[in-house]
Amino acid sequence: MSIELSKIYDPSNVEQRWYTQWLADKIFASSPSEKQPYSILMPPPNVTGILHLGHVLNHTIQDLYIRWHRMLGFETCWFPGIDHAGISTQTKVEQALRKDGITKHDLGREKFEQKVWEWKDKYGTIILNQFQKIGNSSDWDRTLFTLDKGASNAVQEVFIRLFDEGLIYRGKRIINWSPVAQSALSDEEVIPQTTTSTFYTLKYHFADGTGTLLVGTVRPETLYGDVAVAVNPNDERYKDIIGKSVIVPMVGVVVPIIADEYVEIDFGTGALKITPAHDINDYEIGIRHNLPINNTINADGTLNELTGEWQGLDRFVARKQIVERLESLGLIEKAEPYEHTIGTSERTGEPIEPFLSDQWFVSMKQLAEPALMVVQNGDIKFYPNHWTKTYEHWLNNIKDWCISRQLWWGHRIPVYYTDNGQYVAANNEAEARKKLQLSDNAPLRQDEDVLDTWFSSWLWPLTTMGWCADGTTEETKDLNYYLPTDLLVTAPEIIFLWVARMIMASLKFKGKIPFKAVYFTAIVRDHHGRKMSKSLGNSPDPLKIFEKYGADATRFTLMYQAPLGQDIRMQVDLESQDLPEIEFGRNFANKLWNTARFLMMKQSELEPKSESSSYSYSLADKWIVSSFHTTAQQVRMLLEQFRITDYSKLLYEFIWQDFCSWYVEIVKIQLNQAQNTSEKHSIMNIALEVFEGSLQLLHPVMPFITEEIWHALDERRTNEHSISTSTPIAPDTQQISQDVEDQFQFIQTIVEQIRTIRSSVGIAPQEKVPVSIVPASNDIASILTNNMQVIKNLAKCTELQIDSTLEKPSGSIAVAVKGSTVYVLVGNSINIDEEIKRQEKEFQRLEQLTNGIEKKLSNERFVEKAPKEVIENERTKLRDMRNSMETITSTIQSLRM
RNA sequence: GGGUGGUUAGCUCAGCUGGUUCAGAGCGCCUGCCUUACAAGCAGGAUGUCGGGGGUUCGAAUCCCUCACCGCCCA
Repeated sequence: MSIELSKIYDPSNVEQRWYTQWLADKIFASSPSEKQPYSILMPPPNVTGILHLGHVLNHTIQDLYIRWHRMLGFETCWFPGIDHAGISTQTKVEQALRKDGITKHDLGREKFEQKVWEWKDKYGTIILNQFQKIGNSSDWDRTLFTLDKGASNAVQEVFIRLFDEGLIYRGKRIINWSPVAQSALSDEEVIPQTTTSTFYTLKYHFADGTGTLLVGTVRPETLYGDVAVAVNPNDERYKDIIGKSVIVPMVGVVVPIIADEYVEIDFGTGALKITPAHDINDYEIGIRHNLPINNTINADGTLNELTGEWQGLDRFVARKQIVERLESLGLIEKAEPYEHTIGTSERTGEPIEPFLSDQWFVSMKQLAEPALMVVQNGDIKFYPNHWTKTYEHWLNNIKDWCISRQLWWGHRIPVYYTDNGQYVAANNEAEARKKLQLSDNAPLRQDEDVLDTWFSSWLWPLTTMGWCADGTTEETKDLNYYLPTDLLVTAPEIIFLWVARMIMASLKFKGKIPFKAVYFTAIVRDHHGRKMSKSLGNSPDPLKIFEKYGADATRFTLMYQAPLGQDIRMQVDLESQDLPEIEFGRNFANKLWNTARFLMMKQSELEPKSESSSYSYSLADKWIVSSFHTTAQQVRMLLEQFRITDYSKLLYEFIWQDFCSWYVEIVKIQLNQAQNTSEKHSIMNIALEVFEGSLQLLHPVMPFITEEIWHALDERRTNEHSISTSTPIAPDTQQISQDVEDQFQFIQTIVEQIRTIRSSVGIAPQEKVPVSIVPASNDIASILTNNMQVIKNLAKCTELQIDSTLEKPSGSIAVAVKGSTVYVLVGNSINIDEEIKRQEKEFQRLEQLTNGIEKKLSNERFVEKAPKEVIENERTKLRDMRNSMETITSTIQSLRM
């Protein structure tokens, strides 16, 4: 590797090159071995999906843990895959066909399905390629698609088993209907949205002509479905009219007035029109009162033949026209704006229609109980833990899961019907006939519907490891080895849709938990706190961000900003679709790059080592080693606790501050001071070892640049070696010394204080000045003497005198550091007034602090109750501060002279 | 309505089990520097009723209560 490297780190070539190399070296591949396993299931993205920042965040966390454990020597496997995303995909393909003027019905089911597969083959792998740009170290050979044969066999097997056990049943229910997709949706796929509608108060005349009852509604278009008007039995106003009849306005039909406790007395007029076919609550009231169910809306959201002249009109168009008609008939008492929440489709966005139809359901109670237990007893841990409550609440109030979808894209429901209405779940017609005890050629019809996509993803822990891939084999090497997986990283919004159901399925069919820990990620928001979305145009393309700043920089910045359980806000430049904050990570990458350049340059300047001599570590050497081992120790602890932000911060601080700003500068000094080549080698070895050790700690979050530098620093490691498979230096407590860290910190403070004085009096950076120090003790005198060169060079001193008998030199500014006094000779070109002001300000600051401490120490109860160390500490602080104040006083005096 | 997270510098956020000169970092801002890797850098600097109120404690940004506001989940 040439040392004439660019001053600026260019990630584009590096990232692509290493990713290709890693794939070639099969570094990500995993199979059961002697080693301890560590595995993560990748939440399968939609086959229709494209990469967004949420993925980058989520995948970086997963990759971080995967890479870290790989380095620690685990048999590490990250299971990737894609989800067929029934509704989204079908909708997309239908939209594409529509452009050519074709509907799916023109093609027929088989040809349409073929089209979707073609579409999948063309676009379905885009997102996986995009994932590779992040640096994902998943075992791509294992990529599973939820409609693959093996996964489909498992889905079918599960359906049949649950059916046979009676846990899957068919029923006529009011379900969430998407008129756009023309399919049922589960409760979890319906997103409540706040909308402002109009609340109409309509006039229902009594059938006996004795007056008018006012009834409120936001859906006048459902009038044709009215079968009753309900009031609360406790409502004094309406006591007498219960049992009477009213005429549905405009429609003219006569319906009874019934009493039901469901009706809220204070809401609207306290009278509720009942349309059992179009509202879940009305449906239940209808059942209670034995009312008929009149469905007036078609599957596509238009009104049906029961509505007469409105037939064929879209529900919202019809509403408008019906309101006009009612108005002209004088049947509207009043119309006022009304804010409420309506359900909308998660996938297609339009308002959901409560719709009465035959659907398939999973009975959830039995499945929920064990799933609740494993979280409550801590077998599965949630991070952050508070999601446990949400999880418990859902499971405790679980409702049956509607799993049938009126789509063509998905796993077809394996249920066969006879002409006379018998049905059974089976793998094929032959099996169905056998189960139903029918003759070999009895005609059967398979259910037209497909299963909810989540009905395949809830089996993800099993299907990724080959469970029932052939329809029968329940034991596989992978299942025995990897299950339960170690970590799941996912968005909290799918805690019910996916996480909870995976736990149920895994317990039900394998008797094991699917994962030991679940990390719920943050949401990436824009500067205004809005979720990033395509429609808002505030969601920059991560690939463009990678191109501009590098994937490493993006990963690092996100991790640095993503505390556990908190959302991330990112400044989005809408104009350029840019995330300027990623500069933070880019600058850090550049810092690493230049540090490497420097070390390589110094290394290459060294002559080969000839003589051997023993090098004794300087304070700075001991300090950086101690500090490194402290850091390494912290890294392990922080990652175990999922404190990823703290992990990133720690490394940023250690590398930039400790290593680059302090230690590298000292290395320069030490190299100049070295007696011989051997010593120089020793000095460089310490620096290189600490730097390489830091790269290892950093590799999980910044895989590319650390790999690049790792190789650049040491040519012995050729392509068959990767930092990914190197073992991180183990933290060694023997190397950690608080004493060393304290001593070095003292030296740092001395340097900083001299710099501050220099700067405050306007001494030019390159100008050197004489400095003298009166040490607080003999021990301190020797520490200072040993580090004389460090102080002289870093604080730019012409000479540095350490003398306990020294008087304040004239023309000097003094500062006290832990009892020692530092004098900086500043000459007479300084602005005395300003310096006095500065000193006075510092004096005041200390005065306030000392007042506080004195108050504390004179408080008997404090001295009585506080721990000894705390009291001792306060006393030391007070002594140091008083010392500083005295120094300031005398400095001010001498300045005034 | 129930649950849950938040409110710290102009902006984005750290501050873990109360006690280190604890009020911090990065960005932005001000001053000075092309100092033997890095101007995507170096050195120095300014900026805060830690959302309001009350309480516990020798001691509260940190624990408890309460109010306000912002957000998310569920009904």
